Amino acid sequence: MARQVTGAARRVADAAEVLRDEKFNARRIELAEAALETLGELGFARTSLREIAQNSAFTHGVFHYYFSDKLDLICCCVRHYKAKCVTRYDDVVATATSRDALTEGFLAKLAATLQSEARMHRLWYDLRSQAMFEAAFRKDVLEIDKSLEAMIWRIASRYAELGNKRPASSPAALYALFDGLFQSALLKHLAGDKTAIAELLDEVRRLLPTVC
Amino acid sequence: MARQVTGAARRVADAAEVLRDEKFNARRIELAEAALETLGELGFARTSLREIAQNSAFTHGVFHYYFSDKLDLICCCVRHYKAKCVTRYDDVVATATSRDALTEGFLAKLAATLQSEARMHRLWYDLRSQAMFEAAFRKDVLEIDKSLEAMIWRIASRYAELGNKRPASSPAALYALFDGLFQSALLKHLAGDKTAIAELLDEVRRLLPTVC
DNA sequence: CCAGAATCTTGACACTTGTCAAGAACGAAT
DNA sequence: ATTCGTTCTTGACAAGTGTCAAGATTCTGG
Repeated sequence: MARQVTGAARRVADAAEVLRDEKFNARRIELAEAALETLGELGFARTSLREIAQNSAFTHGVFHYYFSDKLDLICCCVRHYKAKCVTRYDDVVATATSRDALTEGFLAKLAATLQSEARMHRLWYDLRSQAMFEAAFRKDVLEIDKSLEAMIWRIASRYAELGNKRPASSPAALYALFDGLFQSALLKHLAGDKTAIAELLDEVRRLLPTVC
Repeated sequence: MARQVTGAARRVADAAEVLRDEKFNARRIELAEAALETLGELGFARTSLREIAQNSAFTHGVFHYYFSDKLDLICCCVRHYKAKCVTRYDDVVATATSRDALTEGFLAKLAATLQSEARMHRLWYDLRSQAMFEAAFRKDVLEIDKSLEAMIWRIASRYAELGNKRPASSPAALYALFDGLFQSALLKHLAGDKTAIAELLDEVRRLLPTVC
């Protein structure tokens, strides 16, 4: 009987701990999301914990309660960012039933994300560059890069499939191409070039049929 | 006669000023070169003027004598970097007399630069990302990007010419492709991936005949 | 050789940074 | 209602930041 009681108590305690953990983790993500705001605004180099705290509903001490240090926080930000952006084009891929539909859906999303989420995207490029200096970022960054490559590959494969073809190049080359174009367009867009987005769309529209 | 004397004096004074200016500028470049060492090692975010000074033969005060502020220094670094890297493949393009020779020359230089100048390249990607946040960098960065695009285009054009063809895509797309591949390979290389360089070479070797 | 300008060194300044610890506020179980 | 563990606030700390100015040093023209 003693055993059963301890067993039951154990189970209750475990459940409580799981609950606490979930709450803890939810808070971490809340904080990471707040941090992403400021990071997207100022970039990695100019963002301090106090600045993050001031642009949020939290005080700077909380961040040290939930994260072991600044790198820990930013790693969490990066991981959280990943979940959001990797599925961006999945709808389009799933619903498009013709090459043209896929093209237009893809381009529309591309333009929209470049327009409205420029800050998050520049942060991604910033952090990817940081990973070249800071080893702590590398694992997560490389993983996200792989996911993005896969995302592009899904689009290209579907596009090829709709034309009864096969992609003409490797996943790595395709991702490099689109990522490079996007990065360049983003910089121009942020520099005030009003034609940057349109030029990106033109380029991609021209390119798609030649690579898939 | 008074006029002639003043005229002569003027000329001498002017010459002296030009000389001083040249000396001044030479020193600026020396300082920028020293700064590039530390920037390449630590990245933009973690590099301070004192750190730069400590890793060089200068004291931190000198930097403020030659540069109005930190951004001014780094802009000078960026501009100086440009001059060095834009001509990297010109020899190969000028001397190659067959597609194979151009391919092998290009790949060899590509591998060598990725291997031995990884720090400078990661700094370039870092600063290009910074330009997305810091307007002061944009003009120079966009200019360098254009130069690099032109550099790639010279290689591709020559490669196509040697096969009596014409490049199959736009300068922007070609640059995006190679830059994206290089950036990815650099990150993997810095992360300790021993196969990164070889994979880049394979990819480029496969790609060249299909795009030009 | 010497005066004045150019160059450089040094030390200080005001401020920001990440980190931490002491304790206040809060919530839940007894 | 009290107690205890969790969560959060506040203020402090040492270290590091860019900037500047006063003075030492070096260079240069007369």
